[in-house]
Amino acid sequence: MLDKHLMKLRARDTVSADEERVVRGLISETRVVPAKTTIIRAEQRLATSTMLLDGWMCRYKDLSNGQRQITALHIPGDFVDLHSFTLKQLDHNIMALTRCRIGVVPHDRLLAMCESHTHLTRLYWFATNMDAAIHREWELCLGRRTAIGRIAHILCEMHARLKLIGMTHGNWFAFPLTQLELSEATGLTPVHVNRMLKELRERGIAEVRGGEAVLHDAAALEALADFNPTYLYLNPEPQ
Amino acid sequence: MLDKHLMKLRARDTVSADEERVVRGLISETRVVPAKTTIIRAEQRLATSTMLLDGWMCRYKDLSNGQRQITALHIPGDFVDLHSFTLKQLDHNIMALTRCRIGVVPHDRLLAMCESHTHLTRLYWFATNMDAAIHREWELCLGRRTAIGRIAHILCEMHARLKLIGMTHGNWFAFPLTQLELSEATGLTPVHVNRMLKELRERGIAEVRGGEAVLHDAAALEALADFNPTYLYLNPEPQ
DNA sequence: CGGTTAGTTGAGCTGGATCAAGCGTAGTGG
DNA sequence: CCACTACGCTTGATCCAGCTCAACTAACCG
Repeated sequence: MLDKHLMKLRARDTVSADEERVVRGLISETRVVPAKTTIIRAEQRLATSTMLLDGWMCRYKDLSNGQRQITALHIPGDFVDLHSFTLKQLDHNIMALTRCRIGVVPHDRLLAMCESHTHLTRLYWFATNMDAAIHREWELCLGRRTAIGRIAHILCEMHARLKLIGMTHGNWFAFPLTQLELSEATGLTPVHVNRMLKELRERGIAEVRGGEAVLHDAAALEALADFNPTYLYLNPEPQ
Repeated sequence: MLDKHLMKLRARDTVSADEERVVRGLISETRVVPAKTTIIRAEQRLATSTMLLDGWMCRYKDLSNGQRQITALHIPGDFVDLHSFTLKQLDHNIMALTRCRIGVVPHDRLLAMCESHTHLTRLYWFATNMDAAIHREWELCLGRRTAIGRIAHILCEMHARLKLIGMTHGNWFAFPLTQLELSEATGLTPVHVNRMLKELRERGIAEVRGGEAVLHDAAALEALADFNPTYLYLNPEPQ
C-alpha cells in the first residue's frame, strides 16, 4: 500500500526498519474519492494530511474571474498536502483528477514523529522542499518557456517522476489529464494545447491521447523542453 | 542584527527566550556582498545557508537560450536558502540585487538545532513551506494574470511583506528592482513593464521609479492584482 | 566629456487567445 | 436498440496583448 511512497523516500536516503514502521503507522484510515472532486479547499482548517496511494491529484488556485492555474500534479506515493502540517490551512485547493485512493494522516501523528524521529522529520522536510523546487521549475515554464516547450516539459517531468515509482513502461505511461486540465497546468488555452499536441504528434516526437502518453523521441522532447532534471533531486543526498 | 528575522518569526508564533538564544547562535559570521553579484550557483554543493540581514536578493533560473526567470524575491530577515539544508544543493542561483549584508549559517548548527529544538525546527519548516506558498502564487501570476495584474500583484506582495518587518512608511517603500529585473520576475519584457508602470502612474494608482514605490490607490491596485494575502500567512498559527 | 546603464517611446509584428462550428464516443434512458 | 446528451477533442478564421526592433533621453561616473 505504501510501497510507492517508500520507494520514493528510499530513492533519496536510507530509511531504517524502525523508521519504516513509523511511516507505516502514520495513516489512520484509507478512503476512495471519485474523479474530478475537490477534496480540500483553500483556507479550510486542517488536522490531517493526505497521502496519495493511487490515482492522480492536483493543486490549483483560481482567479476571481474564474481562470484556473494548476500549480502541482501528484502521483501515487506523493504526500499531497504534507505542508498543511505546518501551515494549518492551505492557500490552494486540492482535487482528484482521477478516482483516487488516499491515506489520511492525522497531524498529531506527524507531531509525535517530529518529537521522536528527527531524521525522518528531515526526510519529510526535504519532501516539501522538493515540492517547492518543482514549483520553481514551473515558474520558469510559465514565465519563459514557449507553448510547445511547456507541454514538452510537463511530459518530461511526469515521465521522470513516474519512472521513479515504477509506473512507466519504456516510453509509455498513463497520462490521465484532459486537454483542458493540461491547459490549466501550462497557462495556455485548451485550443492551443490541442494544436501543440498535434504538432508533437506530426513531428513524431510524442503522442498524448486517450489518457496515455508515448514519448517517441525523448531526446527531441527534452531539447524542446530545455529539460534539466536536476530540480527533481533524483540522486541520493543523505540527511 | 536579527531583529527583522525575529520579528518575522514572532508574527507567526511565539519564540521563547531559549529559542531566541539558539536562533542568535546560528550565524557563524556576517559578510557584505556587492550589488548584482550571484553568490550561489545551482548544483553547487553547500554546507551553509544564508540569512539576509540587509538589502534585497533574488533566486533565479535561466533557460539555455539566456532567458531568465526570477522565482523569488528576498528582503531583510529572510532565510534565503534555508532549503539548502535538506536539499544540499540548489536548483537555482541566488543573486544580490542590492548591496547586501548576510549572515552565514553552517548546516551543522541547523542539524544540532533539529536534534534539540523540535518546535524551532517546525518554525523553520513552516518558513520553507511559506516560500513554496509564494511560489504557487507566482505560478498563478505567471500562468493567468495579465501584464498589469502581475506588476500590481508584485507591488501588493512586497508592500505586505515589507510592512511586516517595519520597512514601509504608509504607502511608500524602497523598491530597488530595475525594470529589467521586474520583467524577469513577471515573465514580461522590460519594454512592456515600462508601459505598464506608465499606465499605473497615469491612472494615479502607483508610482514606481528611482528605486522607490508609492501606492497611491492601494484598493485599485489590489483589484487589478486580484490580491488575496492569505498565501502570506500573516495570522499566527502556533506550531 | 565619453561611456555605460536605466528608462522611455514609437512602429510594426506574432504567438497564442478568442470565437465558432463540428466530430466521436460513452453513457443513459425510453 | 436507438435517440439524446454530454464531454473531450479537433479545426478554421480572426483578433489582440505583449513582443521585437530601433531610436532616443537622462543620470551617473571615471
